[in-house]
Amino acid sequence: MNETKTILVVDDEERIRRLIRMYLERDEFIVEEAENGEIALEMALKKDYDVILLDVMMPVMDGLEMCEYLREEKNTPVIMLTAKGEESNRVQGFEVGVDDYIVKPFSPREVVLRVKAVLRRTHNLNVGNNNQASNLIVFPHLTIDLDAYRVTAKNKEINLTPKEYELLVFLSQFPDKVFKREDLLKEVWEYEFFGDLRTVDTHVKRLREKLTNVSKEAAQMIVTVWGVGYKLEVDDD
Amino acid sequence: MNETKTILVVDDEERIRRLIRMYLERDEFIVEEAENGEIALEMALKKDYDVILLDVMMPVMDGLEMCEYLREEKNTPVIMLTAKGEESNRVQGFEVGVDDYIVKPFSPREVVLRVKAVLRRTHNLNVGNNNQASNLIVFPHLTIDLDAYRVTAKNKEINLTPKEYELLVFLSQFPDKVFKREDLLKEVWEYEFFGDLRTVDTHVKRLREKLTNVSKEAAQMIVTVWGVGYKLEVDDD
DNA sequence: ACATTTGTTAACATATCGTTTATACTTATT
DNA sequence: AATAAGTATAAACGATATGTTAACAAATGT
Repeated sequence: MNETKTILVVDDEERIRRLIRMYLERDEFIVEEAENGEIALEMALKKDYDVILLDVMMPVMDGLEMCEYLREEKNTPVIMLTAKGEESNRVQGFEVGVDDYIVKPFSPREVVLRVKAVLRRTHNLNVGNNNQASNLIVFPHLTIDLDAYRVTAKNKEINLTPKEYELLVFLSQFPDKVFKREDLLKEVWEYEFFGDLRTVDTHVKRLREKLTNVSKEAAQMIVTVWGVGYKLEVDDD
Repeated sequence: MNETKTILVVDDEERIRRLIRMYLERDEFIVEEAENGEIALEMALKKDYDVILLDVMMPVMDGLEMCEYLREEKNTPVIMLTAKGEESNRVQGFEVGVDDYIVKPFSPREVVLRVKAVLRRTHNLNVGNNNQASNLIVFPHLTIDLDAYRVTAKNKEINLTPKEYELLVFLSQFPDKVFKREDLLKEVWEYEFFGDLRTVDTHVKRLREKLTNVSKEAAQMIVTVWGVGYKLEVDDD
């Protein structure tokens, strides 16, 4: 049921490839790399990847071109990495058969989520039945619907801002694990962002506030570990 | 499987280099030293180190500059040593391709942990999935969950302060080994700290107290070795 | 132009830390 | 058995470190 998926990451910057690989592998994806479209195309034709993460801007063969060639042979899902301001590529991208977009600089978490989302979509299609593999994270006092971007407690919806939501989802993915503020900034925020550590506090505070309004129990899941950071704790009562 | 790794330590202060070397060598790393960026660059181009520990502030060629030159040729992982308040360097550091940061004054333990973390990310990645070996230290009467920063005895959680926790974890990593108070101050506290030896006693006392409240057996693991120091003893009953 | 979200900052509250004090206990030595 | 040195416990203290909160400024999206 839970096979490991193989992702091909194509970007000319090795730093970016390593960054993406790091986060994908933590979620037990197998990652292969290519540094330009030409090499990537060769690899993608030889082997069936589950998803291809593809930078638009590359020296030898850019993402659009590569995707175009690829589509002549295969329907491997493609997620395009594009920099801000390159929005124009979006239109061309969809014409060429791109499945989703991620805008640089992205947050590492976002990549993983998008990859999973694309996998869900494609897999579900192939299987044919709309068996709605439930993309829910369910805790005793809190439910997160990843598809609907909806957080509920006591059957009431909790309106969170994007950052609040991402922070909560991230913590939820690793229950009980404590994250230092630095780590949270690295994971949830964009990879170029080096902001004040207190920023995390503020978002935690706002998140707790909104949760408290609906369910104190839910809010109490977010625990401060003094001198270290925060974690999402699941009660076993 | 467990090849020895070679680390290059670059800092203009010999004291710091020696300190870091000492702790790395205890974990069976091979350590080489350089006292400025120029020399380090030469060495790093000639030989493939597994990790480079690099001070930002140095006279001849600073860390950022060195890293920039290095990156033109190689992708050796770099951990940057920065003093407090030099946060601005972080941004530049990232652009230059730094893998991680350690803020001075660090505790020796931290350096070793970071080096291992970076090695895991880079080398081990090729091996495939890091199957999240659960980070537990388990003794007959005591369990430490390193991820959750949680200490339990008799299924009850024991709330420790950061120093108490670090002290316990440190002792736990070397069961039955006796540490002098001096050693404990050097290891668990920051390297700049030269405090009263009695401070250790106080922390041991507080730790024992909290452990006793939950489990006398757990508390009895921390044994005083008369005239020497403390150790964590594991019963084989 | 407006409302919302986000990041920073500073004031405030709280927890922890290192030290000191004092007294009682333990161990080693004679 | 007496003594000295090392240790345990407890309490108290100010100094630091850390966390929370609120208010503001900047960025963002509509």
